[in-house]
Amino acid sequence: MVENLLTIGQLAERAGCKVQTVRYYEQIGVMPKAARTEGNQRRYGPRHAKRLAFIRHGRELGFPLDAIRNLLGLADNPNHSCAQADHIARAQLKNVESRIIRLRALKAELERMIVQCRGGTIADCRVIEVLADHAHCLHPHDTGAARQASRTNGATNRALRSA
Amino acid sequence: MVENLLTIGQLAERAGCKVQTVRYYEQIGVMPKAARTEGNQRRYGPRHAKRLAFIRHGRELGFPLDAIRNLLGLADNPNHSCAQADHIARAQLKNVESRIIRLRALKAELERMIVQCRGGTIADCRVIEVLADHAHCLHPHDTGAARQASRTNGATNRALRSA
DNA sequence: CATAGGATCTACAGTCGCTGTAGGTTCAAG
DNA sequence: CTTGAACCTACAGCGACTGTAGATCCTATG
Repeated sequence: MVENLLTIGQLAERAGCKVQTVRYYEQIGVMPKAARTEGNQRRYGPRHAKRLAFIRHGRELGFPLDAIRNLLGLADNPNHSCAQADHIARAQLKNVESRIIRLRALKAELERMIVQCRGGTIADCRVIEVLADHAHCLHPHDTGAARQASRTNGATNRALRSA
Repeated sequence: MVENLLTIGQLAERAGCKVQTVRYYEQIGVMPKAARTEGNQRRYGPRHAKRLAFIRHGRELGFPLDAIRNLLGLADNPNHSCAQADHIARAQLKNVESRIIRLRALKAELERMIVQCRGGTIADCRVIEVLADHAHCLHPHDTGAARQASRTNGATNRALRSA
């Protein structure tokens, strides 16, 4: 190895991502074009490594690449106010909070499903039942019409081409 | 409207998803082919509505469509033991729990970032800094080599075709 | 110095779960 | 009868990668 430069494989390993991911980042422009050896292979210095760490860390925090692109843009001219960075982070925080709330509800429901599924047959398995049941639905949609329809269950398929 | 059958738009609205999503589900086979009117429009009965509710509810619980397909398969022959359904639900519970743990860590970090970003300039903005800093990284990757490389910052680009 | 095999290269297709678009047809109300 | 919303098919696009094929490069060993 020459001059302490990293190959793409070494860079990727350090950042905890795949080689293809690094190439992808270069392709979409969040990573700059790498320098090349005479044999056309990419070589990376510490600045690349830092930038990639920044990107990966942002991704791990759930920021979309677009937001990361913005943050990188902000970081590139450091005399700027950080109001925008703050704004991006706050938006992300809201996002994360709502995901947590939803996931907690999901967790409770899954636990209920599992507790109630005690090795019987599917016919009385709560896992299936809970999933099928509107009453447990997080989405506040209509229930009345579906039940109404299910009362008129017998005569449906007239005026139909095929069933 | 004839015979209490639902149009695709009505069905989608009831399930809280888009019309295209319903067509997509039909296409990939998690929803059965719908009956058609003479004018070739889809019509749905209560069984379809229930199945779609099942699917959407599963998706909201974070199940991938593949797992839902399995659950539907199980639900379709109810004499089966529910061990498999239980297994799927347990796997999903683990998944959800680990997502919650991760998200809580992210939330804490984002809050820290925001608190410390008090309208200064980017240069001392924690949002940027935290993202750039290896020490806050969730991924347990190497830090030594990158720092080592950054010490030899000056002489890098010999043996390179271009910078 | 030759060679083997691992790492890299480009280019492109595939993943998941939708979402959007274009260009046409059907349906129900006025 | 006309209008316009809702429907139809077919396909492209999204985000963020991941995988593949087939060629080339790099380096360690014989």
